[in-house]
Amino acid sequence: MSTNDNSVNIKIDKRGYHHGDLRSALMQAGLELLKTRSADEVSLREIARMVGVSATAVYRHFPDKAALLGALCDEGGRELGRLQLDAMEKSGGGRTGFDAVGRAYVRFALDNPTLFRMMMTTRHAVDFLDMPAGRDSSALQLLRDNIASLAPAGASPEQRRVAALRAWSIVHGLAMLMLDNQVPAEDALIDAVIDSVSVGIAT
Amino acid sequence: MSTNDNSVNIKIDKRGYHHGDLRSALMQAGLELLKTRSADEVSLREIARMVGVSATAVYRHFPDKAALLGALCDEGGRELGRLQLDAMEKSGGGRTGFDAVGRAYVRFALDNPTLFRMMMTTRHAVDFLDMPAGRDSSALQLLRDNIASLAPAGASPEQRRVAALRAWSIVHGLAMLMLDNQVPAEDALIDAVIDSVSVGIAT
DNA sequence: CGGCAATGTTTACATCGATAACATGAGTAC
DNA sequence: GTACTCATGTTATCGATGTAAACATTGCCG
Repeated sequence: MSTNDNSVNIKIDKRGYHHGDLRSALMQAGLELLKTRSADEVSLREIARMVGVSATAVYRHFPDKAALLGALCDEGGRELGRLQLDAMEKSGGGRTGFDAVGRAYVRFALDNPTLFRMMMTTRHAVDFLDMPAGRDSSALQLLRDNIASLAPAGASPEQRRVAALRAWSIVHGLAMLMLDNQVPAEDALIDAVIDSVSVGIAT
Repeated sequence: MSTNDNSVNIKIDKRGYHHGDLRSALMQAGLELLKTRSADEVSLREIARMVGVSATAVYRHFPDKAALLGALCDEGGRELGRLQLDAMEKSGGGRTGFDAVGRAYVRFALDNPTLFRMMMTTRHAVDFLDMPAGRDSSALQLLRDNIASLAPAGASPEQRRVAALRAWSIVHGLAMLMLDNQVPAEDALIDAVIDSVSVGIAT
């Protein structure tokens, strides 16, 4: 925020034809609007208006609207990965850590409803079983690693895979149901459902 | 010009200026288009064009676009309920039946991607725990009944509630992940994850 | 200092959802 | 049968949107 204030001030001072860093300004404005409106209720023109730039200026930095939103998704993905990593480290590893990661997942979804939905809908098809391991999908990576360390010693790779997918399904399904108001978004409910997750895995 | 063509076609169909049953014709066309395109990629005008009627004729039967889509959601909800009931009856009750219901849920989602997404996103907020029991939410009702009959005898209402939500989260999450291409939509995978659901509940 | 490439702007267009005024025709009362 | 009426469909139009094309400005590199 302080950095932005600085940029803005500088821009006001210089007040130029050229915007200091339009690309990130657009992304920030877009992110802001996505907090309220849904993805297609946000227009490029509104984003541009917000930044104080002509509507078509956007096209100097993104080929089209989808590209802008895509960039936001990427950033969201990194943020989610960071939050999950944080959650796990802060709570030690093991089952507790696993639960924390799941909670972070749901929490992120609830805190960024539209962005999360877009991240999931828009994202390139990643084959769940053989993840590139170097991708920005650190969220999934974390999930997998956790499953591996929690599953019983005798579990086959296939069993681990199913357990991981099931765990992911639970947190993802819960997040979606709450996002869509099919279920009240109560913390207690999240905790209760999440707790049962790791129990199920270790079985 | 193309509108004239349409009138001609309609006349051949014995109906003149007035379409026989525009409302259901529109809904059918909409449903058809939703099989391919996503919700906001489908335009009222295209639906109208498909039926061979002017764009604004839609407004004689639906107050706006959302209303048309809402009607489709309602129909989809009834269909899903029917399929689930069918699945359970055909496979006997108990755990097997419960798995069948879950499978039907996921299958429906995969067969009607956009419609399912809309049904979940658009639907009125239903409080999961005290369902009206008479609503068209027979899908949820069925889920609840199954949970009740499968949960161990000593389970508290709260435990049953969590178990139900967890089961719902699993099938819903799995459906969503597959819809969004985050996970391959393979039957074997569905079966594997679903099987583990009832096991988890009965634990 | 001069010019090029990057960055913004203006103009324009097709499409969309929606409203308003008008047209048609099916059913009904006389 | 004639005339009225109202549900249903049409045409005209509006403002908003995503995007392309042509034009303007300016930072930077020789």
